[in-house]
Amino acid sequence: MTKKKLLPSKKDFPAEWYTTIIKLADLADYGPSKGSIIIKPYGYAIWENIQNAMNPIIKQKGVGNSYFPLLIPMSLLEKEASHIEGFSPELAVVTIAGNEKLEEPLVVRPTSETIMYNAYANWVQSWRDLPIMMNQWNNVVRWEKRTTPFLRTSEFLWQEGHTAHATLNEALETQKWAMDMYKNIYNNYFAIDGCIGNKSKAERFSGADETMTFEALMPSGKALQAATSHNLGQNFSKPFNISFQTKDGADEFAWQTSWGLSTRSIGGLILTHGDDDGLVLPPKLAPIQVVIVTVNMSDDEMRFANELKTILENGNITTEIDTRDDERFGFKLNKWEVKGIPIIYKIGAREVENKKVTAKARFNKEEREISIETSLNETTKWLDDIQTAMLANSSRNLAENTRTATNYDEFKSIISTHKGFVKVFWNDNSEIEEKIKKETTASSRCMIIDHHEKVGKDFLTGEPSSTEWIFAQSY
RNA sequence: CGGGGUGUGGCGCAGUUGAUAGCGCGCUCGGUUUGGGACCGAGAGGCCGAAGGUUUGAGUCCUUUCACCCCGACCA
Repeated sequence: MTKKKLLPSKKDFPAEWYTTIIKLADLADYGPSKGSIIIKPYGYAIWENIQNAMNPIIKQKGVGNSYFPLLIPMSLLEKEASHIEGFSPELAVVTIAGNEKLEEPLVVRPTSETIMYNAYANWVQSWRDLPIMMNQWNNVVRWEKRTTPFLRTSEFLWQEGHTAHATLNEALETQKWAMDMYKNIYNNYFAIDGCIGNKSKAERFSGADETMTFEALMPSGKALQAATSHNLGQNFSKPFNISFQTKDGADEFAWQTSWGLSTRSIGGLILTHGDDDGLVLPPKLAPIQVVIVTVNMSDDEMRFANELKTILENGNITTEIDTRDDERFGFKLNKWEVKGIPIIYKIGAREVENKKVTAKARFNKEEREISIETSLNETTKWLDDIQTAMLANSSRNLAENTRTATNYDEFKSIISTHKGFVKVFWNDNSEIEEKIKKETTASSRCMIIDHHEKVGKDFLTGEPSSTEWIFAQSY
């Protein structure tokens, strides 16, 4: 009996592959309205693992989880000019409620800066009231013209952190802290490598002085903006009047940051690690880390399986036994493979006799024989190794697909042949960026912040430039 | 918003020049099976996206409309 092909090829039919994998792995389904998805328990469990990874870090920093209203009076949203300008094309607005036309329309939050800062203004009088640091895990709505499950949906889940500080330095430190957290989460949980840097003027968040971003490179060669952290300066604190008296008795406006990571990250996870056999989950985000699949469901096998499950669970490995006896062995294996389970244990008469299991890693298909005595240590180590290897894989993809261009011709040639990241010296200029985008469909992703004071020439104008940028096509 | 596509059992689809709505998968029941998506038998389930029109007769033709998907443009 041969293995049945369940998915379209990732390489040849990326769009079909992506949507099929989401359904087959039981992550999500389409909702009834445009661009909406239903996140099913298996998909939501991944989101919960992300939350579980981030919450301790957020709380450790002194940022408290909170909840602000879903509906924002239009007038609040209009207080910061560039903010409303940026978001107005994609707002969903409530104009009728309780059968009556509302005097003032209510906007379904596209992000919560305005409603939160309106409240912050009431809570801040003295420098002693600062910093204010709050986060919310919530949903936001942005009416995008073109949607894809997880990557860009009309409604999505995220966390949005919002802080107000007495000094710019403190705000900058917080902005950086948030980005470090995102990098840590992406590297160590998602096993996704990427590039950290600042956004160009054109790509910056509406209302921010500076936007820092984590840009991941997907196997297709397209970039995914994976998380952002904004330095809002005093752009919101002034119109919202978040002001306080300093120690010296002077009046000052607060310095602010906001930062977010959304369910888009799950889309990035699928794209980065998935293959033609289905989803591949890094152990640290996998809702189930080991599945024990038995061949015959005999009493001996069941006893052995339960024994193993207990051992693994006592070692904090999330384990499940597939107890269905109405499905055949091969069917069950495929079912779990498509769901991306990091390690599958197989138990049949042979294994019972030898007190060993045959185990297979989803990520690289490696098979091992594991004896029951050492199963906990071996599995723990193996899961760690898989996690590490998956990140290494992502890093290799990033390194291999980051190329340098010194002039526009080279740039265009790379974008049209290899895609991926293109590193160039460039002086940020929105008009030029617009032109590049028109001609190549690539845009700036970020300005590399940890480059070593190199000086080069702007790849378009030839003028001196000390700033290095990553350009790419993006999702 | 532009281009393309699709709406027919839960899912995937077929349905010819208009004439009693079909197939595969899945599902239910029974049985045989079980080391990489098994098989046999018997069943259940759809007024064909919606509205209007033409016709003796419409899944099929005409008009209108709605929704979703894909590709662009747009987009923290």
